[in-house]
Order: sequence, then structure tokens, then C-alpha cells
Amino acid sequence: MAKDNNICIRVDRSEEQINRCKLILAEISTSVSDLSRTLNLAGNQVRLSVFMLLREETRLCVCDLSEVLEMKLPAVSQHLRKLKDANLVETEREGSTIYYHLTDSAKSLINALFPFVRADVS
Amino acid sequence: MAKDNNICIRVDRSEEQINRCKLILAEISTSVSDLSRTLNLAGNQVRLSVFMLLREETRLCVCDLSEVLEMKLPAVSQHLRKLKDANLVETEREGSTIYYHLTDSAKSLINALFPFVRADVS
DNA sequence: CTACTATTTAAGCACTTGCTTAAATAAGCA
DNA sequence: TGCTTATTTAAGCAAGTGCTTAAATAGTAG
Repeated sequence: MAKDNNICIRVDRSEEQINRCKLILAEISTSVSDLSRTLNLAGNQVRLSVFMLLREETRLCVCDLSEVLEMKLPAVSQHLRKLKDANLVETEREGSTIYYHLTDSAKSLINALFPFVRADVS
Repeated sequence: MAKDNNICIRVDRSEEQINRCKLILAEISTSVSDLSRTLNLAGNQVRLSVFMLLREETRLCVCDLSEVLEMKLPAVSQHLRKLKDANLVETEREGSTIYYHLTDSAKSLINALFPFVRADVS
């Protein structure tokens, strides 16, 4: 008698539609998983700002980013680490300074997102 | 004498570059904040899957999504609520069934993201 | 080697996320 | 009215996030 909230079989459901959806999902599942991980990183004000700044400036170091973003250095460093682990940024060392720049795959995603960032809301 | 990790003034920094970055940031700050909120929602496997399914199927109800995603109903419902609160999906009631569909603004973002979801990794 | 600069790493902690189960709404129908 | 179906809301909890401060690492220069 106990009603189970968890199982769901609508009277009015379309078996055909459900199967089509399951098929779509199976096909895109891995790339959706990858993309969602990337978007999750971009879905943070600090990291999205870093993306946009690196898009304009080609390269920046943690120290400069920390000044621009008005954040403490370790906080910025930890964000950059996440981006590096996800292959969205790469580093190049010059003396004791480490510069960050976007990877090619990050660039193409960020360029696709750029139209959704507009300088004035007209 | 105590070295402060938090403040950062590189010997080798470019004042000009810093100021340019600060200006960029000031201009895009609010839209970056908005976009990051949206991307944060998209940055979840379940919600990104919902986006992709709604993109193909135009409308689906919680019950069907729960079956397709193989998740319990309240879990799906809570994801949809977040998307609704962010104006990324809208609902239409038909009898006792509530159908979800993408809003126009969600559609344009999802279409921009779609190229990054490919069915096979060639 | 020592000291300084640039940066990362570690530990701790408040806050958020995303699930679970159980209970509450709401519409349709006998 | 009461029963069923469709869905949401609430409460609880384990896991993750993002900051903080303090300590560690690495290159540069004296």
C-alpha cells in the first residue's frame, strides 16, 4: 500500500520518447560529463574573470591576477591549479615568475561563451 | 619583518597592464557574475543532461526525466527548481502533469555549448 | 650559504551542494 | 467527499568548495 515516490510510471507516458531520450543520453553521456566538469570550473566568478582576462592579455602571473582581482595570493593560486589540472591553462616560467595562459581547447570554449558577456546591458 | 604572503607587488610588474585589466574587469564584472551563475548550473552532469534532452525533445516532465536519468524523482525535481529559479526553464501544466521546456535565453546558451558535446570522440 | 622574491601547498573551517526519505500540495476522478 | 496520480517541499546528512593563515618550495642575487 505504501506509495513509493521514487518509482515513477506515468499513465500518459510515451515509451517511444523515453527510449529516444535514453538513446540520446547514452550517446552524449561521456562528453556531457567532460563538458559539465569544465563548465563547473567556468561557473565561478573568479575563474570566469580569469578566463576573460587571459583572453585579452594572453598571459598573466598569479601575483598580477591577485592584484587585479583584489584577492589574496593563495586563493588565486588555488583557482589556477584547478584550471591547470583540467588542462584549461598552461604555465611558462620566466625567471622566478610563472605566467599562465589559456590552452587551445579553453580558448575555443571561452570564445563561444564570450558573446554572453557584454560590457553594457543595452 | 614578517613577510606578508597576501600582498603582492612584483618588481617586474607592468602598471599599465594591471590598470588595463582592472578596467576590463570593471566593465564585465556584472555580466561575468550573471554568466558564472548560469554556467555553474550547467556545470553539473544531471543538469547539463537535462539541457541537452530538452534541446532535442522540446518538453519533458519530471517523471519522464527521472526515468531517463535513472534518478529518484525528488532529486530531479530539485535540479529543475534551480533551473527554473534561474529562468533557464519554464513550466506548463497539462492536467496534473507539469512539462518543462527551455527558455529562449537558455536555448541560445545551450546552442553555443552544443558544439562541445559530440556524440563520438573521433 | 643566506636572504629575498614568487609561488605553491597544507590545514582548518564556514558554507554550499546534492542526494535520501518522508510528508505536503494539487489536480482529476469515482 | 475521499482516492489516486503527479509533483514539490522539508529535513537530515555526507561530501565538496573556497576562503583563511602559516609553512614549504624554488629560482635569483649578494
